[in-house]
Amino acid sequence: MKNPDHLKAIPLFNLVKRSERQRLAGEVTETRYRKGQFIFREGDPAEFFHIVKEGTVKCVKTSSDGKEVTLKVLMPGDLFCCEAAVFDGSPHPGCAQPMGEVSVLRLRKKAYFEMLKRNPDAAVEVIKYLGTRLHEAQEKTKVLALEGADQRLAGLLVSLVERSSVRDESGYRLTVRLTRQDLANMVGITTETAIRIMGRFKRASLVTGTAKRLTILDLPRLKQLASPSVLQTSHS
Amino acid sequence: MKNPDHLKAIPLFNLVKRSERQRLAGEVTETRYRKGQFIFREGDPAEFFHIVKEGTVKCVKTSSDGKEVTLKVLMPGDLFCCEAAVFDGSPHPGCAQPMGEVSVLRLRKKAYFEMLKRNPDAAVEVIKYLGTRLHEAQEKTKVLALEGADQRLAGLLVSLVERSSVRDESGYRLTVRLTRQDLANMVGITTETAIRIMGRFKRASLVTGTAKRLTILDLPRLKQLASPSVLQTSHS
DNA sequence: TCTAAAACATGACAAGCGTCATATTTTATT
DNA sequence: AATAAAATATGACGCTTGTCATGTTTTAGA
Repeated sequence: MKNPDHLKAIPLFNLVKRSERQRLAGEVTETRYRKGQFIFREGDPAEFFHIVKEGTVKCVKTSSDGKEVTLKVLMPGDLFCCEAAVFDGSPHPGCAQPMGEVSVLRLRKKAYFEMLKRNPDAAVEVIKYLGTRLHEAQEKTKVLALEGADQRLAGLLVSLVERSSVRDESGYRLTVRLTRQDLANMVGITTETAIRIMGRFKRASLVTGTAKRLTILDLPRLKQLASPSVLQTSHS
Repeated sequence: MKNPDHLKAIPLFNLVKRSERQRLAGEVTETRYRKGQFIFREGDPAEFFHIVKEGTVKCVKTSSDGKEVTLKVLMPGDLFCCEAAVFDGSPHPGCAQPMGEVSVLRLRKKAYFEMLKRNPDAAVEVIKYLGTRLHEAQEKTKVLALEGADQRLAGLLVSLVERSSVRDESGYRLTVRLTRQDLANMVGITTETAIRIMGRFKRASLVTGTAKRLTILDLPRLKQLASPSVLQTSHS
């Protein structure tokens, strides 16, 4: 963590002057986590601001009876806990877990806000980032409030292709390992329902494989399922 | 709009210097709306940044088949369309409607971001505001994904008491006019379901009245319904 | 390679909530 | 005060999804 240019890898820090990065370098700690660990738990004090450096992190909320929702899956460059970081003294409203090997940067809230005050461009960037996140959260609200299970799952698969997949012979292979349970938690359905729907999707040749190697075969058709609104003019 | 101190009424603008408010005063337009009108519609170009000055505004998303979700009810001082304001050229992802008489301030996006770059304190304040909004949106996700209709409605009533009610003889009277349909749209259930549940709540003396004068009689019990998690240690 | 654990799969059944239909009451407007 | 429109109310019915139970397959770790 000596060389401040390490931070350049993180988009946010491209916007601050080199001298500022120098200063921040001393404040930033990097920590590695592996599956099964917690980056922080619900209720922990929210002292730090976090950034994903490598790997994938999920933000999870758990209800009293053990049910879970995954609020968001975060990838390198993503900030997390922005929401908690703003409450003075309040604890984390959810927990953060690595999905595999991850590396996370951590910066004390105070240092973070001070840096932003000295770097208005970075502050505006953070505003835009939060705006995007808020927009995503609102889309999710719409989906949960108005759409059925099939539609939600189809929509999720489409967005996963867009966010983290590679083309291969047959379609788009997801580069994140996601079990049916993971998928279920992301869209507010049960694991059994996710399994059943994925079964149907598989039989309809829309997808193939399981967590280890989940591939989307027919993206257009999934898109159609996700937004049944749009009356496709089929010429047949 | 000549006197820049008009803007002082808006918390955000307290953080900028008087000279800055002077400059902004020229950029800000105030518009009044009444029920039935639209402040903007889904799909309109998002050129402006909005702030509620007086009254109540709701942000709504509509699905292709006419169903609606209310994302958020905004009160004086609240910013809206922060989420849309960040996308260059993209249209509004939802619409904004007045709930009664409202007055709205409007500021061109460019002017807004420039102001923030010159006023880092205001920028940090906006970051905190967005953080809070994001947090709320995530809570909503949790509610929609994990809770049943009764629980959602109870939770909504509790938060409405906290946000906009006055004490009266029997309980907390809401100061916003909300029909059962409004309530339903806020928590992703149908109007009929909302009516039925409100009926039960009324019979159980938890609430009374309708939109015109909706009063919460038994807040503690509603809170309990909203988070059944917490095992109340009842000493009987 | 073996073994335990996790993930995937499928069925039966019930609950919850949406849908549609119809009726009454309240509110707003002339 | 009269009338139309909106809001509240209630019932019958069925679909979607959750729940629970049980079994098979895959994955990970010793």
